Amino acid sequence: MTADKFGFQLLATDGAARRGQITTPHGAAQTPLFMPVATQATVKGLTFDEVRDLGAETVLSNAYHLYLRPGVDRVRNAGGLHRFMGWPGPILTDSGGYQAFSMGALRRVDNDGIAFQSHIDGSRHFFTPESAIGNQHRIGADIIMCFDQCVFSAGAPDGVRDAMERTHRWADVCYETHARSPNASRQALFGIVQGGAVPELREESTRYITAIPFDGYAIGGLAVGETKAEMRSVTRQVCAGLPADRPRYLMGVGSPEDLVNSVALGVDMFDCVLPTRVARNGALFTPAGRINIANRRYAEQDTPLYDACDCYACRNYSAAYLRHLFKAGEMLGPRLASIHNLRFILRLMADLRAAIAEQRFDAFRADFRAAYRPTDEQRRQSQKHRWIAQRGAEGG
RNA sequence: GGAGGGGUGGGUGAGUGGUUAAAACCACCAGACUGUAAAUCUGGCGCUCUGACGGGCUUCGCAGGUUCGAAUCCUGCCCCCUCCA
Repeated sequence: MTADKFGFQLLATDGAARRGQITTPHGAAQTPLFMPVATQATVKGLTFDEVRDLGAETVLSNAYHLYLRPGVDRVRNAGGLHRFMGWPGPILTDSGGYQAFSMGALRRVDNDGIAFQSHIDGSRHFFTPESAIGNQHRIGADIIMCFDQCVFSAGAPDGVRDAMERTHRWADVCYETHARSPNASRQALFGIVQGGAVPELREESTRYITAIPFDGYAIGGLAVGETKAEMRSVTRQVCAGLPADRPRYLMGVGSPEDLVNSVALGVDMFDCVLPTRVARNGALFTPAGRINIANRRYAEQDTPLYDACDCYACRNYSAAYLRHLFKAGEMLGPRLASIHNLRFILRLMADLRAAIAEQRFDAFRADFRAAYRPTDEQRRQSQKHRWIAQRGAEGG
């Protein structure tokens, strides 16, 4: 199902959770959806045939990284990003705004834009809202993002406000630049709400950004330093202020528990490096929580990591074999782990969609939360908090 | 038989009188990773007590010795390697 132009249809709701679909010139995708991340025009270690077979309908790439290498005109001359990397479905590109956060000392922000120093060859580059949109026009994704400034969400409120106000001014410029371009008929443009973990700023940002008629609205600046509780309360707050007839995209979020909790708040789209990055380092998702496959306890498990998993790795290999691949430093290990984790996430999204469509989302979420334990570290933290709370309650 | 070199914690291998429970790397054990500067990073890794800070004990082939103090110096023994016969 393709369309000349971007569109979003809301098909069903269950509480705040939404079941819908986006349509683009390169096909449709069912929401809530998860986009595997192909920063450098590749989901690390996988072919796009594999990515599609895992159940992905849309992928994300990054205009900043493609700008540095191979260059946006190289991509355009190759026939656009879809042809260049061999993914015929919908693509979303991030503008490079996140690199304002992630590139540390290699970047400097001012009111006109962001000065980057290439991590590849040290060369200097200046991104403005206009140039970021222009780059994304030439790359040719179906959905492009406003150039924003992402900051450490738990940082000083003044800095968070500055970044938010800059993001607002840039959003105006991005919208105007895009609206004037012939690309506006083929590419959708999403605005991004910022404001850190400060409710007043999120309120202000939601109002400002939704006043501009973007094709969709993103929540940026989360999962970058704030607590889980703050992340959820900001997501709830912003979702409440977003128009119901446009897709809502929570940028950079993708742990299983965050996906389930955010869908519950009304988010439609996600992307995240977590499933693939963590996979390359030997962490795998299971219905009971995240585990480290290199742990000694898997050395003699001659059965799949868990029996119910339908992924290629679990259907063909034992946990002991996966562990062996990681211990031996074999590249098949990260590959199979990436397949496993992406399949886990994409199946989870399909399950969430079905649960919403069948009006049993709350039950699904309750079951998930009862079984899934995020990480050892988080478990330890919550145990510690419980311990402290208990001691306090006993009047210590 | 002669000449020379060497034996250090699971491995490779620094260290030649105190600041050394002993560098570094590997292996091993565990943790982290959320719009990817990441197949990366962090912690642990003799035994033992402690929640932790910290403490106790035993370590550098073996046995003795010198010294306030030894992996480091001396003596004897055992073992390994290279070259020559």
